[in-house]
Amino acid sequence: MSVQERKERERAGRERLILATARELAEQQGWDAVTTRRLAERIEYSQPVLYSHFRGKREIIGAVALEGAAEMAAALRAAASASSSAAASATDGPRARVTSLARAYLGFAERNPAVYDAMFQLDGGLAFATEDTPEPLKDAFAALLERLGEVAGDGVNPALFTEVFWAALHGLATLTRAGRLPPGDAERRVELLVDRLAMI
Amino acid sequence: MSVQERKERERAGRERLILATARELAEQQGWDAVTTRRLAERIEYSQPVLYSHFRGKREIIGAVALEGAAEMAAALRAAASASSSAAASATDGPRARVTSLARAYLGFAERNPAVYDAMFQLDGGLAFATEDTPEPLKDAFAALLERLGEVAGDGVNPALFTEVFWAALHGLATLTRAGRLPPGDAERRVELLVDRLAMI
DNA sequence: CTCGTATGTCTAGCGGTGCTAGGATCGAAT
DNA sequence: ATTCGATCCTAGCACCGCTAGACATACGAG
Repeated sequence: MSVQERKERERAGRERLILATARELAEQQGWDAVTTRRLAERIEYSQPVLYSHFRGKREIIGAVALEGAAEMAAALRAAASASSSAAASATDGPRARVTSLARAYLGFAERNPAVYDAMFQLDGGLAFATEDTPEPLKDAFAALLERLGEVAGDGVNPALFTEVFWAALHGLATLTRAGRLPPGDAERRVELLVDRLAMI
Repeated sequence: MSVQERKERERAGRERLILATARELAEQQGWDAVTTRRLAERIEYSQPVLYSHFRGKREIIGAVALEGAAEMAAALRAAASASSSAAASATDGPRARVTSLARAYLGFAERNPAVYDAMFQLDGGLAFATEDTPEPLKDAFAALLERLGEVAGDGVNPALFTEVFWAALHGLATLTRAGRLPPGDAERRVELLVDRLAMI
């Protein structure tokens, strides 16, 4: 029995190694550089080993995306609670919480571009907006919804409002990183977005 | 002289054929299906011919993107003027113009997903937000700016406002098409976006 | 302790990709 | 008619994702 357990531990460890290596390589040189050959070489195994853990490259991307979704959800919740636990939480109120939520979202995308790509730009074979959407993805959306629901405004479906707000953040994140928007005015764009969308 | 002119005409015609074929193939089966071999076969030439017109696949994508930018600019201007030339233009005013502008943008993205990808999702080697940005791209942004400037609100830089509005539209377009947003509520999201962002 | 077996890993290779070197061919100009 | 230059194609490079089948290793049974 103990032998089998040890093997399972080793196997799980190797799977974490694969994902961590893929992620690191993607962040360093982009997902195009994450080839099965390079990945195999870095983990010091041959290519077929990858296929005993994942069906293929797409599934590796999907696994990294799920990791990232969990981290993003945590980052969003941390940002929201941090801004409310600070000195004067009652006065700055929901306005400051939404702003720091938006900054946290864009900050995550900026600090983890490859992970963000895995989540939203690449095909990781994940289901979205359906009942069999993986839990971490639903939870990341829920983290947004928790803070944005209170500023949706009267008579506006909180989920619908969150979708629009999220889309705007996603647009800012992707266009900024692709060099489609002048990089200097990022902060002003965030403030404008929050001022207009959020009903304080 | 006439011989040379004929050859140049033939060459220009073949270049249009390449782009039209690439675009058609991309719209039918996605850009992944646009390989140099398939493209060459469809235009009934060998692969190297492609490289006498374009540096590589990236440049073909970029050329399609420029075509698309010109079309999008025209579509946006048409939508804006159509809504104002309709019956009661003075009463519905800028609000209706902005809504139809947004619908036109999202409609273009939905009807020409491959072209939209070439413009904003893929690497076509084009410069953005710099002085040497190709004219069609600047013009498409200008088409947005023309209509959105009047609803930016007091003291808000029209260009900055246009960037934010554009980012929101871009987010809606990409997330919707990737199945990341429930497809049914598209129209309600547009209305919410326009209601909140545009200062009527 | 030895021996089959079963698990795990690797080597080698498939069909595909973007891209290019070098030779053949064809048409224009002399 | 012949040369010469532009034009195009065949063939091939290195790389991609992925897989079949050989091999070795480590296990459990006797």
